Amino acid sequence: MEFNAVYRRENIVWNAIELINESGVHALSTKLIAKRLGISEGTLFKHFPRKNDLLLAVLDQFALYDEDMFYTTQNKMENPKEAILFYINSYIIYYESYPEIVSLIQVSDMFRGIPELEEKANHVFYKRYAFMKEMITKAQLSGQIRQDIGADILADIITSTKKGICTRWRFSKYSFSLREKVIEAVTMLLDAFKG
Amino acid sequence: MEFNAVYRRENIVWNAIELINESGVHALSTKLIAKRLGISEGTLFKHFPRKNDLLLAVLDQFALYDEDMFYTTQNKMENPKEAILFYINSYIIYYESYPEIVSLIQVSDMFRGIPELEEKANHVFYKRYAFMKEMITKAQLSGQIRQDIGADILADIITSTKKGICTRWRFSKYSFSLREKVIEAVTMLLDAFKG
Amino acid sequence: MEFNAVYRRENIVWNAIELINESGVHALSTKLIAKRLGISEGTLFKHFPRKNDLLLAVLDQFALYDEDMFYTTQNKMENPKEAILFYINSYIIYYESYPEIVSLIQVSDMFRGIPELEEKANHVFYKRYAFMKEMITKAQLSGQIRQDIGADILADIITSTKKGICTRWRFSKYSFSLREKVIEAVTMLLDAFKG
Amino acid sequence: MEFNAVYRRENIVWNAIELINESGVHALSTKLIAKRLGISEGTLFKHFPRKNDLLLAVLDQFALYDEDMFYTTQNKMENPKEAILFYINSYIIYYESYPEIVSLIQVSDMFRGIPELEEKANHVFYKRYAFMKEMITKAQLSGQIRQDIGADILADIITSTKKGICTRWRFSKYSFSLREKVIEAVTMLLDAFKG
DNA sequence: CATGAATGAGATTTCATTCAT
DNA sequence: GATGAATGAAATCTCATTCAT
Repeated sequence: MEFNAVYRRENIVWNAIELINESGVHALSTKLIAKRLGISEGTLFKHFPRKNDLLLAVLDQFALYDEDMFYTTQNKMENPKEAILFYINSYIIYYESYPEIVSLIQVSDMFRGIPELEEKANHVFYKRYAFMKEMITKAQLSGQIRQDIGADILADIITSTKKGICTRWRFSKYSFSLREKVIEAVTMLLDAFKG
Repeated sequence: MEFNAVYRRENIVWNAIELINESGVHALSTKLIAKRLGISEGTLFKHFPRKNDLLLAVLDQFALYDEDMFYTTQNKMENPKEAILFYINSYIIYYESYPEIVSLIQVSDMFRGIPELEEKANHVFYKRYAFMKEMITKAQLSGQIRQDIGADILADIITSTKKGICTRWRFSKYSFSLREKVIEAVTMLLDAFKG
Repeated sequence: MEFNAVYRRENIVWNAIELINESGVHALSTKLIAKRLGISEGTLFKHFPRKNDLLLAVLDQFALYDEDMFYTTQNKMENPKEAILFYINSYIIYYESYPEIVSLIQVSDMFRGIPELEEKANHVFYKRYAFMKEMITKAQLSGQIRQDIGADILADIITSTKKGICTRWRFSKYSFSLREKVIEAVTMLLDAFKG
Repeated sequence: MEFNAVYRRENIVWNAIELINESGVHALSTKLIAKRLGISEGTLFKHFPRKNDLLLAVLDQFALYDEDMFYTTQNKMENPKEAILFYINSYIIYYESYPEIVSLIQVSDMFRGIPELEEKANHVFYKRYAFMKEMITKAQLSGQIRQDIGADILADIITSTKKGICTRWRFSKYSFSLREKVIEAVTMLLDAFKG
C-alpha cells in the first residue's frame, strides 16, 4: 500500500524527532527508534537504507514548510514589515503545534561533521537568513525600516532573537506563550528601527 | 612534575576543543584525541577517568573567564550601558584569540541528554543570561534604556544576537571582523532602545 | 525461528559453563565465548545484552531442577530419611550427566562482589540449605533422626559433605564414582545420627 | 629499613585480603589496593613485581600457620581424637581473630585457571586433607574411631563441615559463635563414629 | 513487506605492568 | 625506596548495517 508506506515513513520521522527532543541526537540509535516504533531494526532499514537517510528526512520535516512560507510571504511583500511579522508568525504556528520540532533549531551544530547532513542543514539556514535579509532590504527600500543600518545585521538580530526565544521556551518547558514573546520582541525591533 | 601534569591536561582539553571545532562532537572519540596528541588511550584516561570528565573540562574552559568578566564588569556598573559593551567586548576578545571556542557556543544542545554535561552547560548559559538581564535592568533604572520594555526580552535579543553573529562568523570561516559586527549590532540595539 | 533462538541461548550457556569448568570464571570473557561458539561478540550480546545476563542464565542452569527436586522430594516425605537420600541422589544424577556443572558449586564465592549475581547465588544456596534442614527436622519428628542434635548443624554437615565430595571428585578428574562416595557418606551420617 | 619493608609487605597483603573479603577477588585490582594503602601503583609493584606475587603472598598468609599446626598437633597424637579437636580449634582461633581470612576458604575455586595460584591453593588443601585423613587413620588404629568406615570419607565430612560452617558464619555476618558451632559439629561427628 | 539473526567496526573503560626521575 | 606518567592489551558493550527467510 503506497499510503501505508508513506504513513509509516512519516511515523518513523516523527518518532525520531521526538527522541531527539527527549534525549538529544546522541541518543538517537536505530535500535531505539525501532523499539519505540515497535518494529524491528530490519524494517527500519527497509524504509531508510541508511541512518543518514532518516536524518535527512528529519531535516526535510524541519524545513517542510519553508518553501510554502517563502511563497506565501512573498505575496504580502507590498507591506514588507507586515510580511516579516507574517513570516515569523508562520514558524510560531508550526512550533506551537509541534513543539518537538524546536529541538532541531540548532540542527547545524548537531550535524556538524557529518557531511551530507551538515551541508543540508546549512543550506536550510542560509536560505532562511537570506530570505529575512531580502525582506529587510525591501522594507528599507520602501522606507519602513531605516536605511542606515546593515540588512545583514538586522537579519542576524531578528533570526537570532527568534531562535533564542524558541530555545528558552523549550528550556522553560514551554512555560510561557511563545507567540507573545516572539511577536513582542520582533515588533519592538521593527519599531525601534523603523524608517 | 606537577607543572607537566597541568600542562598535559590543558593540552588535552584544547585538542578536544579543536577536534570539536573541526569535526563536531560526534567525532570526538577518545581514540582520536589520543592519536592526535600522540599518546595512548590509557594515558588519556589517567588524566580524565571518564570521557565526560574531559567534556566537563571542555565546558570549564569554555566558561573559564565568566566569573572574572562578571566581576570586572560589575565595577563598571555606574554606567550600565558601557558595562554591557565592555562585557560583550570581553567575550569577543576571547573568541578572536581562540576562535575554536566559538564552536562550543551551542554547547547546551551538543550535550543534551548527557545529564551532568547538560546541567553544567545550562548553568553556564543561565548565569550569562541572568547577568545580562541584571545589567539591562540597571540601565533601565538609571534611565539609559527605556523602561517600557521587558528586560528579559532585551536580554534575549542581545545574547541571541551575539551568539548568532558568532555562529555566522564561524560558518563564514572568520571572513569578517567579529568585533565590528557584534559591537555594531549591540550599539545599534542600545541606541534603538535608549531611555 | 523461535526454536533456533532458544537453542542458541542454551548453547551459549553451556559453552560458558564449559569454559568456567575448564579455566575458571576469570577466564570467561565474551570474546572467548564468542570465539568458541564461532559467532561474533555482537551476536552474543544480541542474546545476552549484558555479560551478567549470561551469568544469570548460567545460574539458572545450575539451579534448573531445584524446584522440581524440592517438589518430587516432598512427595516422598512420609519417609524423611529416604527423602533425603532421594534428594541427594537427584543432584548426583544431574552432576554425573553434566559434570561441568559441578564447577559451579562454589558459585556464591565466584560471584561475590557482583551484586545481582551474588544475591541470586546466595538465594539458591539458602533455599537448598533450608530444604535440607526442613527434611532433617521432619526426620527428627518422625523419630528417624536423633532429636538432641541441631537440625541446622546436621544440615551443614550433609550439604557441606555433598559439596566437598563433589569438589574432590572434580579435582580428581572424576576418578571415582561420585554416587558411591556421596551415598556412602550420607548413609553413614544418617545411620550415625539415627533416632 | 628491612623492618619497614617487611611491615609494608604484610600491610599490603592484609589490605588485599580485606579487599577480597569486602568485594570478592574480581574486585582486587592493583589500582584499588594502592589507593586503599595510600601508595602509588608503582610502589606496589616495587614490593610485588607481579600481581600474582601478591596473590601468592595472600595464599601464604592464608596457610601461614599450617606447618605449625601440623607440628604441634602431631605432638598430641597419642590421643588422636583430641588431636583432631585441637587441630580444628587452632583454625577457629585464627579465623575468629582474623575473620577476613575466612573469605579465602574457597581459594582453590577463586584462583582456578591461574596456574601458579591454582597449584599452590590445591597444594594447601591437599595437605590439610591429607593431614586430617592421617589423624583419622590413627584414631581408627587406636580404636577411637570405628574402623569400618573410610578415613577418606570421614576426612571429607569433617573438613567439608568445617568449611561449610565457616562459610555460613561469614554469610551470616558472624552472627553466631564459630567456635561453638564447629566444635559441636565435630564433637558430634567424632562421637557418632567412635570406635 | 517484515523480521530476527548475525556481524565487524568502534566506543569507552580497566588492567597489570614499566620506567625515568 | 617511592612516585607519577605512560602504555598496550583486553574487556564489556553499542552501533549501523546486511541478509536469508
